[in-house]
Amino acid sequence: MKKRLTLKLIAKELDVSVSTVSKALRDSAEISEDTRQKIKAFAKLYNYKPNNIALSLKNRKTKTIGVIIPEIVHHYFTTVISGIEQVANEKGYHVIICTSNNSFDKEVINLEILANGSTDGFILSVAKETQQKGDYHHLTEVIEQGMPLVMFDRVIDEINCDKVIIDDMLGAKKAVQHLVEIGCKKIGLITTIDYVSVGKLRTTGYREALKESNIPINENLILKVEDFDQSESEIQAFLKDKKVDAVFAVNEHFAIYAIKALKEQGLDVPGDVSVIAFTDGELSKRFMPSLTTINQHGEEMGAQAARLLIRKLENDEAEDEPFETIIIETSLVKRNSTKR
Amino acid sequence: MKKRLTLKLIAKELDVSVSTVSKALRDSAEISEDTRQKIKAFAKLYNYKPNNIALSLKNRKTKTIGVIIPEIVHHYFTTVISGIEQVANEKGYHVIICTSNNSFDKEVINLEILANGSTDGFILSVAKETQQKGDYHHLTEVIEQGMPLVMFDRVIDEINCDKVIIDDMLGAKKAVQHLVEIGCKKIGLITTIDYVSVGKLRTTGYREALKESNIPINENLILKVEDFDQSESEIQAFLKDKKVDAVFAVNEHFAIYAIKALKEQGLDVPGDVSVIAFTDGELSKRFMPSLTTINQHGEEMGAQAARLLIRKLENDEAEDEPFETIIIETSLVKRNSTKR
DNA sequence: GATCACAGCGAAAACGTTTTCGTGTTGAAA
DNA sequence: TTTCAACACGAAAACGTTTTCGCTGTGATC
Repeated sequence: MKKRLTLKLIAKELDVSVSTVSKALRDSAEISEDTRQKIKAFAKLYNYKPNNIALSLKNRKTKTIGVIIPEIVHHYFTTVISGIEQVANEKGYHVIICTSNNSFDKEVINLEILANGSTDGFILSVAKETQQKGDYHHLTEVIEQGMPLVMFDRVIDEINCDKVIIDDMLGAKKAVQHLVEIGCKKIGLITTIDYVSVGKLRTTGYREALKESNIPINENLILKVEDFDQSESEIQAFLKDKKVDAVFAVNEHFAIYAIKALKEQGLDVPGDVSVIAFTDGELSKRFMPSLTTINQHGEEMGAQAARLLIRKLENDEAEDEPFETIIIETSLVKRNSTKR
Repeated sequence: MKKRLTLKLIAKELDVSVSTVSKALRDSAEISEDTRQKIKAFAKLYNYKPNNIALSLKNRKTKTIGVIIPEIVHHYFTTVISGIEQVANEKGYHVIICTSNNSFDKEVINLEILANGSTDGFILSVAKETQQKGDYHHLTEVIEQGMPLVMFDRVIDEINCDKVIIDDMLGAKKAVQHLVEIGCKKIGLITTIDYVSVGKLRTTGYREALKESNIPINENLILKVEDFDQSESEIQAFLKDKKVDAVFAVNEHFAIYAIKALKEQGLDVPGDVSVIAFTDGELSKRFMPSLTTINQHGEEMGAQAARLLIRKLENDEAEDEPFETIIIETSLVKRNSTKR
């Protein structure tokens, strides 16, 4: 096991001082051409690489950004991470990822640990539990310490920071409008209970689209799934005898359960009923029929979040600029679960 | 923006020395009950948290482990990460994740950066390009520097380190054996070309299972997909008029393309043909019919890898112990793509 | 020959910790 | 009164860098 090479070791070996070595390696004009060459050659030969930790301590910058997400086993979040990583690496940052597992406590702990010097700033999407609890002290604390924070996807309005979100309402609207355009009149909605902000917004979009198309809103056609684990049976019961000609589901899973239920009723998708899902994942592409979806562009979202954060980190002036909220446009991806 | 509290600041404020503060906070017996109380109260009041970077520099330990994977937008890898994170966090480590995007160069760079003090050790699954190239100097270098390395999933036999793999051969065998048990005689195999080690091993398992069941191997029933992007049409062509009564696919995607192709031929799955896939992802659960699969237990794999690594990190004696290779057992998950 | 500018280098501080060792004070034992 | 142990604390080194400043010697200038 070779010892890691340090400036001190090089200095001793070449019989110069540590400062000289440091300066030589950084091409300082103070050092003569001769010694510089000598030192650089030696460093290269023995593959010297400066120690990041020491640099971080010295510079009070770690060049890493912390990402905290509710769960990693989730296609959408991984696309976001992928976007973050690309931009971050491009700009010489690396990325620490922690998952909160949708637990408030774990979110707090992770934030605290990473805030103690490990990262220069944060990108985060809050845990469900945090949303419900409404306790954001950990976020404000981090901000007060002067660490930039960018929130994405599940953001908290009350917190003052940069944000990247998608236009859930408009996305939902797009979906329903498309259903109307292809001739659907009786459009069901499968959504979540209201405290999940995302579900609420998408529901609003659904309502607005119908209103604008002069289709009366029938509350019987709206299902708010109470228990995620029971969603399959809830959806099955809901679709019984509803005679809808279209379903808009706020996520892939609901859409797929809907399709299953419809098929069991002997109905054809998209022949008899068209189905659109929010969120565009692997599942949508491969399912039979493949799903028409509203794509959330996770990579784009991650990339923008990383850009916002790095801007604050690198620009002293940016620090005092007002906070931005970037809205990522959704787009409709037509596949085979809707008729033409 | 509040300044971060340091030992020095506390010392100045309470008119004692830095050493005293440090000792008091760590409950050293050297410090009188009085001053200890005073210091602790002050620290608590102003929410003092030690700076991780300084600690890392001092201790020459970062308490973080680096994970390098080929891609993150991949269900299997995220389950592995999830397993790593759980164990790591439990033991007070955190996790830096980098993706190589299956590029050799990016793998090398990531490894180098993380090795310069940012992490205490590595868990990694090599990039495809690295496998093809056969250049492992970056791995040996890291090991020579005394950083423990654990490889998982896609491992390199020539590299001397701890490893966690699944028994691909046995897994494949289990799949085929099950097909035989339920009465299938003409079992097709859809696999990858041989340089992907995983594809090769699973193919071997297929052959062995047939041999043991005294079913002659028919090379016409084996498809080695050449181009991943063309896999759908390759599979479609392959299954044309093959009259198989079962298909074993080495991944979910191949299985799903197979099912699609079979359905287009008017065949029923599992009525006419049973299908089993390797890899158990979201897709398998939700697809219609849901897929019978060989589960790779990614979380377990991640957890074991983390345990191996942390053992080497914390145990001085473990350093000289011989390297282990842990084999994770696969298991058959029966669902609806195979008949009973 | 004195002065000066400048090139080339080293010492030391700083980042925030922990830990070893030393030092001064106290009270008790001799 | 002297000696000594125990106690409570501080100074300083160390981790690996960067950077400011000061020092020395050289050659040019007046």
